Amino acid sequence: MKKIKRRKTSIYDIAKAVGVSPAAVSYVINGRDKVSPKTKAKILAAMAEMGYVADHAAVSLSRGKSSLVGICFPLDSSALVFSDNPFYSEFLANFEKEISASGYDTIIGYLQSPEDFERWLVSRGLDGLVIFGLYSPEIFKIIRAHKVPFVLTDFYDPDFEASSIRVDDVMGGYLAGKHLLDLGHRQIAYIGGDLVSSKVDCKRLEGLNKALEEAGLKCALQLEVPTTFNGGYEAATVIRNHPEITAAFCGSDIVAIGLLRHAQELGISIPDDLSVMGFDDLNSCTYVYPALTTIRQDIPLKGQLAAKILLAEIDGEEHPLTQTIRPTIAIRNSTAKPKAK
Amino acid sequence: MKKIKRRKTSIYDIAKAVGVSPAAVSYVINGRDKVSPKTKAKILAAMAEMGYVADHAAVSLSRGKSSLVGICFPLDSSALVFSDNPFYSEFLANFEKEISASGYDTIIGYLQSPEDFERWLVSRGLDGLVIFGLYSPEIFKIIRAHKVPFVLTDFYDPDFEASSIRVDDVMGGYLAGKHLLDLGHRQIAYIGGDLVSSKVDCKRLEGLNKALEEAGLKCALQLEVPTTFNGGYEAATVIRNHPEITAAFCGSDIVAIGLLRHAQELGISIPDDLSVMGFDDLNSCTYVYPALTTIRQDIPLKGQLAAKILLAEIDGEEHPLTQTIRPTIAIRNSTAKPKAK
DNA sequence: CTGAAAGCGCTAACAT
DNA sequence: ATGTTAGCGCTTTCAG
Repeated sequence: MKKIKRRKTSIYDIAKAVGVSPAAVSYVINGRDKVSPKTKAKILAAMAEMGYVADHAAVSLSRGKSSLVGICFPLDSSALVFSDNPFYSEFLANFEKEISASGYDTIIGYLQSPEDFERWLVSRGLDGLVIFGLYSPEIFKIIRAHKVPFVLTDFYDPDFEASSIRVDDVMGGYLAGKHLLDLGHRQIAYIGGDLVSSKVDCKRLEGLNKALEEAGLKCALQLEVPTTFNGGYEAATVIRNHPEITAAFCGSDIVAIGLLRHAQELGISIPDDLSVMGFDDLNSCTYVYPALTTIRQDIPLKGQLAAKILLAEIDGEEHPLTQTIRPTIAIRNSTAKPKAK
Repeated sequence: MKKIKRRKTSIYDIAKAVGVSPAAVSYVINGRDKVSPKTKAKILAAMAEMGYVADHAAVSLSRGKSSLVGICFPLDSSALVFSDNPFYSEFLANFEKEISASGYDTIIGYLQSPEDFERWLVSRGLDGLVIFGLYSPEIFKIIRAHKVPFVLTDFYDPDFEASSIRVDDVMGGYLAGKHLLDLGHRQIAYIGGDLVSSKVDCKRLEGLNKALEEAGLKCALQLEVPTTFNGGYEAATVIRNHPEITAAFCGSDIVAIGLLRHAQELGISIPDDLSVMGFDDLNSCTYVYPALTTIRQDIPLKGQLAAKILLAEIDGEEHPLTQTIRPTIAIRNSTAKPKAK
């Protein structure tokens, strides 16, 4: 109760209180074993008593460690993909939960101009990065130039070494195809994202095709739409013109949900007239009616693993680390045997 | 290309390049008009050329401004409310978009123990806070003690002065009641969050009751459930035992969606057997079938206004600032006239 | 109008 | 084993 103008209790304060040097305090905080057990105990006691809290800014300045990581979402037009597709928020919630347990906070970025990105990256002194979406070379040049550890999601470029987290998309597509085939479908459509920019969608389609080929069939229709509710919604109008199609496998749940919705409005009964499958297993899959049969990529696990991989990268562990999650099928009510003709 | 060990270009570098003092550079960065137009131009040019980027940590340390704000979500049991109820992610996306335009980044916190909260708050030197959920006095003691500007969402305590953003919940409830009444419903249930802890739900119910009273009626059933999909899902089983009830107004969309879903599974047809209304107007309202009639609280606007209010608070504008959003009704397909008996 | 210098809180050589 | 000290990058009196 003496000083009036002090900002908050610093290591100097506690050093003075204990009668040691600030460095000693720093040592015990950072676990350097350069201090005797006795003084260490005294220091710890003083820290607790005086309510010492480390200042991230000071640490960041002095040690170059901000304890801040960034997560960059794709910038689909001007849409907030993060609120439009629950996939991102479900991922973020779980990623953040895991990484905050290690003392990191997460800030959100959007992949806009490389200049803005770089400014953001260096001004915050980010310790790590998780990147969604398109992999622009300029962005990576920047990340590499600043030597910031990063992890990619759903990454497939074999010519680029990087840590990443993904689901086995081919297997997922295959599982979907198998399910539909087993049900007796023969005319199966694929509805998903732009195949040239989205490797993920390619792989999912590849898996579907594999299953179809094994049955001596091929994809009845291949539709590329934006990965949004509206993308799926629009797709329904073209599906309507293909009465021979009895099942659709969508590259993402959000697209499947849009399709489901509009198909019903158009008088197409699900699953009687059309079986619909998605991919992701969003919480929303059980919100819709009929509940969506989908390929589950354990999103909470994905978020968690992304955090673990990033942490490992930050700790300088062997590079690159890549994990592939095994998808499973979640059979609900949007798929059934095709109606007898 | 001389120095090999430099971290990044600082104001010293550009000062040297231009031949002025570091202070001069700082002045132009901060818009102090203490520097002649000529040198200012030269400094600006050098900054652009050398790719100067300010270091937030240094600014934070020196000026006590982190350009970081925190957003605290309620901690409902161990659930990640943020991924379970899309309301939060839709809010966050819009809040973040708005506040990042002013150079702030947002970090997510969870209202756990006061100690953890305080540590988080001060170690990051947060410039501002937006708080959801319960308003524990200890938390506010801490916030006030550190003089951190903050804005509350959906706040109703008249004894506590604070900036806040909310929707006119009473009016929303009234609108809902009116709609249902106009349709011809007489036995209307309320299904929402715990009335003792959630002022918001109280207000929404209050609005409903007002409409009912005007019609000489009272609420047929009042059900308190967790504000989750499952909360609504469970509610359906009790609704089933009340065949006299022809309409339900839910305190949140997520609850309404759960109710919708389970009611259908139980063979209750929506809207024929039961009209269902929600509150919020989540994106998910159009995902479900039938599309949910709801009271719209413009969530993007809410996020934006929260950011603006917080910014104003940070700028030390007059205190407290409170904005109330006017709800509107979004009539879709989950409500209809009651079936003729 | 401009510069010198003292911090902000912490870390990491380097001494002792 | 512990203390001294020089930064990290920026802001801000206080002099010139």
